[in-house]
Amino acid sequence: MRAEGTGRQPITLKDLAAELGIHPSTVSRVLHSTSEIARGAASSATAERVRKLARERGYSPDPGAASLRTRRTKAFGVIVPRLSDLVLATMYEGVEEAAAEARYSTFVMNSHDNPEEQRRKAEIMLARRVDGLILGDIHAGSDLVHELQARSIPFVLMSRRYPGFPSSTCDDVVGGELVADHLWDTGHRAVAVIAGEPFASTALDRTSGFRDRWLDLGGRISDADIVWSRFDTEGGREAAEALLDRRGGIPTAVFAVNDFAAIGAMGAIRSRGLTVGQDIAVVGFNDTSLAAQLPIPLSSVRSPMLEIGRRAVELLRRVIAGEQVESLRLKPELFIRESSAAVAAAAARDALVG
Amino acid sequence: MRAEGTGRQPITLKDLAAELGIHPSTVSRVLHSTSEIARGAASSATAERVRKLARERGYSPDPGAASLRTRRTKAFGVIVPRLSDLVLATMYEGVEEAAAEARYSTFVMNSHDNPEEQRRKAEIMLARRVDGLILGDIHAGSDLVHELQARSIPFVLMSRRYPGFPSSTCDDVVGGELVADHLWDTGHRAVAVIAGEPFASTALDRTSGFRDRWLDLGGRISDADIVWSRFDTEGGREAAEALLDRRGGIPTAVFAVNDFAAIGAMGAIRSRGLTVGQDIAVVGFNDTSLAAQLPIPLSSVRSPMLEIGRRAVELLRRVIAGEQVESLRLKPELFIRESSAAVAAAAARDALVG
DNA sequence: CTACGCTACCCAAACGATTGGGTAACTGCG
DNA sequence: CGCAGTTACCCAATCGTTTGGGTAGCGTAG
Repeated sequence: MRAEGTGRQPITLKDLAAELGIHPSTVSRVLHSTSEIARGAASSATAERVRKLARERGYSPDPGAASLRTRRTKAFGVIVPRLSDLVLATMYEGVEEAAAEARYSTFVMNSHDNPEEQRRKAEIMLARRVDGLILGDIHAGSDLVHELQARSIPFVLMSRRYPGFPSSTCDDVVGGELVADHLWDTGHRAVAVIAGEPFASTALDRTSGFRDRWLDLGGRISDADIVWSRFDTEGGREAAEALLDRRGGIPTAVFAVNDFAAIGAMGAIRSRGLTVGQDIAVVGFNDTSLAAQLPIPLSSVRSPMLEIGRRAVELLRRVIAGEQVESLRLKPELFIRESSAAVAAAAARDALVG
Repeated sequence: MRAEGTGRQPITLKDLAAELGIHPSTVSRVLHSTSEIARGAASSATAERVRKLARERGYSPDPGAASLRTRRTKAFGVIVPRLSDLVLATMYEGVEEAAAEARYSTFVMNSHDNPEEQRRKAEIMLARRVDGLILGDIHAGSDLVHELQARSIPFVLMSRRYPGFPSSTCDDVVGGELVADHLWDTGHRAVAVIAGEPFASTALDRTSGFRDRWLDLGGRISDADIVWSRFDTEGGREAAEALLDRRGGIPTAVFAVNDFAAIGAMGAIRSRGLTVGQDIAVVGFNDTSLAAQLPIPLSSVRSPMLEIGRRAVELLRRVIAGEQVESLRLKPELFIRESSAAVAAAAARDALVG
């Protein structure tokens, strides 16, 4: 007589079958049927007995065994630059929710926006035999997407887009346009952009959306008014310092393509003895929960981060199902707050426009 | 003749064995041996041939098949309140790094600090047959830990501790003490604490560390000076408003047990027309990357978040190996910045101490 | 009465890796 | 030369599920 031991191993199909005096295959059919496969697999009386016992014993199928047979793991791999970036973390929450609803699990890894690490992490995911990948860190011009396509690995992009591949993103061009309209309407004529990383479509689209609309409105903006930077607070601070130090006059408004960069910029502005919202307007992007709560509330373009994550899962599921899918660009919305609510100071406007 | 198709399936052990004209078991032994098991399994010439071919063909073992046999998945489950909390996201980065180094994968899920969801997510992880759990969201008095223990499931706690169970945390009591010493030394006598959620050991320990040290120093602090709140910016704002609205004088210094709550508090203070660092000192906790970059740089206690995550993995690995492990409490460090650098205004001090 | 079609099952072969237990062939020693 | 020991393998069972292919028993239409 073997001791039961403390480390009880999980119930198997065979255990259930033995206890019910029927064959494991019957149990299997009953259990995963959506009542279409079950029809014909067992009498409804048997089916009920099976389901009852499974519930009682807390049966849950071994995913390893199942995927060995079915060649599907019911798992996705998600790669993001870093989860400590609130934006990606929030998108991942959407991914997790939607994946769980569809009974998928997710592995997440950070690539730190490093192409080599991206590739390495993707390989780890594939070695885990994930059914598909969600890439939240794709770089403009990266060849990873082509490689994955060549290996016919199902994947979708999230947050950043790449022409020709399915993605779930914010309509960043529109986001940039919203900011241009707002700053123009409040009387600013000398503006600058803290543009983010030039390898990210988010940064590129927000910047070009802003720039193109600004020119359409009749504004002037030169290359020197656009400063590329990291997406974090420190990157924003450095970029703002560069803008404030330059010869030829400082801008009356700054559009930072990311809230954290905007916060860094606000710090730099204050260090110069200037007041955000009075002397210089600042607008951010993503409308993270922080923006509205800052000492000087930050105007920001709200992107539907959670929804972007959820949609990425939906897209990926359709790609896996073999469908041809279209990329999504979800509409952003501008929230105007104290950091940019005031009409541009006349003095600054006159000095810089004339 | 069957078309090869585009969706090539992965190479198996059997493929390699067939190509080399040897038995799959030999290939297996060669491949995972740490050269101790390999010794006796194959001649070094054969071993070399095997390794070479495996490399060429890009062989990677099917984890499902392996875990079916070995009863180990080489995967951990990680549960956090929310990854959009920078603190937990950073700890998770540490977890991911350390897990990857040990060839483990990780599933992460958000529990939103909801006990029911906690349990549900844990069950999902266990249904995935993870080798162990890292819980970053445990509540004081939760019975989940006891249940898991009763089911002899390997797990460790992270970020928050629970007496009697292994955990990897910051020494939050010491963190609170550091802040008490600092505020006392800078002349503050009327202080308040934005204490966070009362179910989190982090909040409890930081608060009691502060409070006890404050009393030891000869200070006075009553229950009304301690306001429980959510950990986010909005929670901090609300708590600060409550403190500023109360009758009987406002504090000259506020300790928020979390940087985000501190930022919210800074907002509330500014809304009242007061200046952080001049009229009221504010100190946060965790020293997130934001703190130093804020318009008014925030004093904060730095907790080694990445290291806490890494150590959690180490602990869990040892628990899985059957070792008896001790909880870790990593030392925090206080960084003093503009938000609390000034000596308390004499007027405020005199008015409130007398 | 026979053939056919259901119903409600059972059977067994996978899936890919691991591992305890062989066993031929060779070496070395007395 | 006989025997033990070693080397370098092979064999086969096993993990838990899934799934294509039976089949016994029964009802019923022709």
